Amino acid sequence: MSSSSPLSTPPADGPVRRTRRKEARPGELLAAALDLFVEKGFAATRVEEVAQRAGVSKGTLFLYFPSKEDLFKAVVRENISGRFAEWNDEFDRFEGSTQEMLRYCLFSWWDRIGSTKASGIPKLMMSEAQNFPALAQFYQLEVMQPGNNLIERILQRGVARGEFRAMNLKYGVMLVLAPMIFMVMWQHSLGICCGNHVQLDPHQYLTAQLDMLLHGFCAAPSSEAMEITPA
Amino acid sequence: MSSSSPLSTPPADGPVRRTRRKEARPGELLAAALDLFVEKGFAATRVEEVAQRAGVSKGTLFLYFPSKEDLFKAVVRENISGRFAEWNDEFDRFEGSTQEMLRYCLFSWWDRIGSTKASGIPKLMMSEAQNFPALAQFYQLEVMQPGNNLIERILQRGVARGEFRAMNLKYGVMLVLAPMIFMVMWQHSLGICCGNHVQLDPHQYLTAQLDMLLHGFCAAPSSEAMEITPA
Amino acid sequence: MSSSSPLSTPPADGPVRRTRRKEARPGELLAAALDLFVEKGFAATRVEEVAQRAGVSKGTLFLYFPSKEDLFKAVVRENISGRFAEWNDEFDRFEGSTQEMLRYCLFSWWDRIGSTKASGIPKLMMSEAQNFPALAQFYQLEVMQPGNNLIERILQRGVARGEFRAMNLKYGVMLVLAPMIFMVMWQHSLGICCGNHVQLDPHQYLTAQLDMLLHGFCAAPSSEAMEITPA
Amino acid sequence: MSSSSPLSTPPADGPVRRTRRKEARPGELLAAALDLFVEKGFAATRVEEVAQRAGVSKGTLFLYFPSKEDLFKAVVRENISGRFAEWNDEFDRFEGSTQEMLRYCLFSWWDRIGSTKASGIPKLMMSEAQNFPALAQFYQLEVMQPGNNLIERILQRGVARGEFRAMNLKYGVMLVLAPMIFMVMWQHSLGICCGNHVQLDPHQYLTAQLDMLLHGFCAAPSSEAMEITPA
DNA sequence: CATGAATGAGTGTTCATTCAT
DNA sequence: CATGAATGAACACTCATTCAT
Repeated sequence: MSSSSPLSTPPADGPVRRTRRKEARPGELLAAALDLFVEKGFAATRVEEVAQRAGVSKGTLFLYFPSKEDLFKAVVRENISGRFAEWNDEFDRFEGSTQEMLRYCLFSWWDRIGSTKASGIPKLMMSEAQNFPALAQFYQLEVMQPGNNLIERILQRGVARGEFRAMNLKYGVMLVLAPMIFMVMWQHSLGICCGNHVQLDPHQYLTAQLDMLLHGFCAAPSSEAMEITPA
Repeated sequence: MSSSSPLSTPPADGPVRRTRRKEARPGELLAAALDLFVEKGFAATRVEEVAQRAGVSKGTLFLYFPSKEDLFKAVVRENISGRFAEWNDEFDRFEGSTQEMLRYCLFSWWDRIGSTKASGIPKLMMSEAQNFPALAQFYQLEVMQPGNNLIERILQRGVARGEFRAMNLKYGVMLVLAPMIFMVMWQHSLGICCGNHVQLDPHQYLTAQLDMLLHGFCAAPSSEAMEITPA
Repeated sequence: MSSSSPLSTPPADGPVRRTRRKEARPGELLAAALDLFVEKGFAATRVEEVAQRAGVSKGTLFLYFPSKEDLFKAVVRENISGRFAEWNDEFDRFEGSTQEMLRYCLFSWWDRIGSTKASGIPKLMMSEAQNFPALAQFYQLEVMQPGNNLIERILQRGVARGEFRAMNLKYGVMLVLAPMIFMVMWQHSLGICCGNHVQLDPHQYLTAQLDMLLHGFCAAPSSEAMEITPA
Repeated sequence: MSSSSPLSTPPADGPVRRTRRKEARPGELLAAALDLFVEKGFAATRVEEVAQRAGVSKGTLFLYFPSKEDLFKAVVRENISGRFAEWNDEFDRFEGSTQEMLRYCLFSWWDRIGSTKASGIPKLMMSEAQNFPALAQFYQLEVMQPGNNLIERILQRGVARGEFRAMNLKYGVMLVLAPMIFMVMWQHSLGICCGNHVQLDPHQYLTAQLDMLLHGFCAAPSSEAMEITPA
């Protein structure tokens, strides 16, 4: 629906910045905020700490972001929701099979989000949504919905072209999403506390997911996925 | 459900010296704490509220648990009972096809965990693992490990009997687990904050997951799953 | 209208105080708060300072009063609005002429409010009403309205008994009130900064006001009021 | 009204060195500050807002006024012009009865002060006198004193001509002044926060005051004042 | 054993003031 | 002269923890 994201407008421009060094301060603050939010959670992160890490004073932070919640929103926009426009474009122009499209979706998500610090954001949101309903609503609107739309369009395309069987798209989308979200949640929570017997190799994991999404456990194995080599 | 605690202790004891029922007060406190931690998260739960709900004073709580963190640890430990022995037995004796076994696994998990208050524990653990690494390790050992083993045995059985194709079991297990965990986390976080356009019906969701686990998107649709009627 | 004030309920009872020493802490806090509010205004008074002067910690203050505004309301109730019930009773039982009644009104107001620290409250309210609309509304409801009603009833009685001529009661009330309020405002603002050539003697001032209220400048002088002796 | 400042300075000056019009910028700032101080009070007025309204930057404001307090002092001093000379002349030449003179005094005060922005100055002074004792003294000397003298002369004239009875002039003056000051304070504070059941019509109010000043409550009603029709 | 009154460190946000440009 | 980015002290309110009774 609202896939045409208006993200060309810089989210936090602060003190009218006439020329030189645009985005310098906000950029440092956003980076520091991402680090700390991911590391400690939204509530447990003190704005003063964010400012310190960015090398400015607390007052300066509020010069650029009117509140802690706005800072968080800016972090999300900078790292996630600001990229849907570009992403949607990519998929509009995609020409391969829908299986390839789905593979591309998973792996480019991994490269741009899953493998970066931004992967802490979904974890953070699920952890703190209860206590910050405004943020939850924001996230739902600016991240979940565009993300779901994007996946839904892929599935629709697959069904329309006869590559996928008919399905209830709502649950189909969640089944694609769930393992991805689960992985980053895992890596940001229980995964970091335990021995490496629970470490997972992202590429193998995504490959396995993709294979199962397409063919399920009962099908004959695909060429490269689900190879039997134990981790 | 089973929270009808036997705390209607005979009030005509007088000041019982060194009474032996040392779990009476702590029991009520743990139950109250579980409720509140699940409902509001660790940080947002005030110890006073826990004490109130348990019918004791704040001071009494600190008599039994030296700190809020200790209370949290006790709550998690208390609620990870060894249900796995019983569960393993069930699956040892299971005689149907492995597809049916997987279906039974998902739905009995839903009935016994997913749909109950206990579903808050995984949510809690993933949210707070960073702050309680020792607990996370404990949880990994006592809950995740046995759970994974259980699922792994099912998949192994399927492969051994030729019902499933060969697969890397480690990732296979996670692919089974991920949507289940994702669902309870969703229902305890973003799912309750946003409009009902993001509500999901657990049975439909599990059915869809099962169908996809078995047959993937590319297979012909099974009889009952993934029906196209939108929720 | 609502002259029957329900002020028999203690306004701030704090931590349930079962027996002994009731109102001890709140009482000290209310006294300290009155002092500081009158001395420095509502906004400029820091709650920590109030607590310190009462000999308790900041936390203790919030144990008894949920917010700074509630503290202020309690101060007003303790010192002003809580007395209207008693005051109304007095006037219900008053048997002299209405002139005597008005005199009694003015002088008992002086004894109980005007000459005490509570006289700073009207000054404070007029100074800060703009910035604290909630307090202004509260004051209007709990102080201005009962006070106006009380004066209005006196004037009505005078008119009904033929002692006063007919008048627009609304403005009559304000004309009685204005010089009283003006005096305390004066004494709490410009009056304290300037030489004693602007000091006024309250009893002479009230006597003069009363005489003028009753007879105006044009009448023949009454016996005791408006005597020509310069201050 | 008279704030059309001559700041449309010829822009073709180039960087005028040591220009003599040292009141240009300050003038706009003082006007903006007066507006805001009157509207919101001293504490609630932010210097940035003053600067904005004056069309300059915050830094510029501090170029002219070393602190917010100094700005306030300058505002008060600036707006206490010597209108009293002109006013005294008027009353010297007044030929009617002293009753008419008093009426003229009240209503011309209303037209020139009470109904204009200038009415905010007395409100401001009474509210902030505690924090600005020097200013209060200044105000007392430059405003209150001349004003009192003016009223005193009217009363003296009335007494001398046998129109008024003998009185203690000091208190007589205050009784004339009090309701006027009270009205502007009311309209700048509680009067604007509460329902319109406390709104007062200035002309009716002044008429009622005048009537009472002259004849008191006990006299027979005058022709036009104190009419019983409620506002 | 149990209480609950008392504590005080901690946090997001505002705003007068400074100063490099 | 003028700017506006940067500062940091200040403040109401919370809540885990203590301890005298």
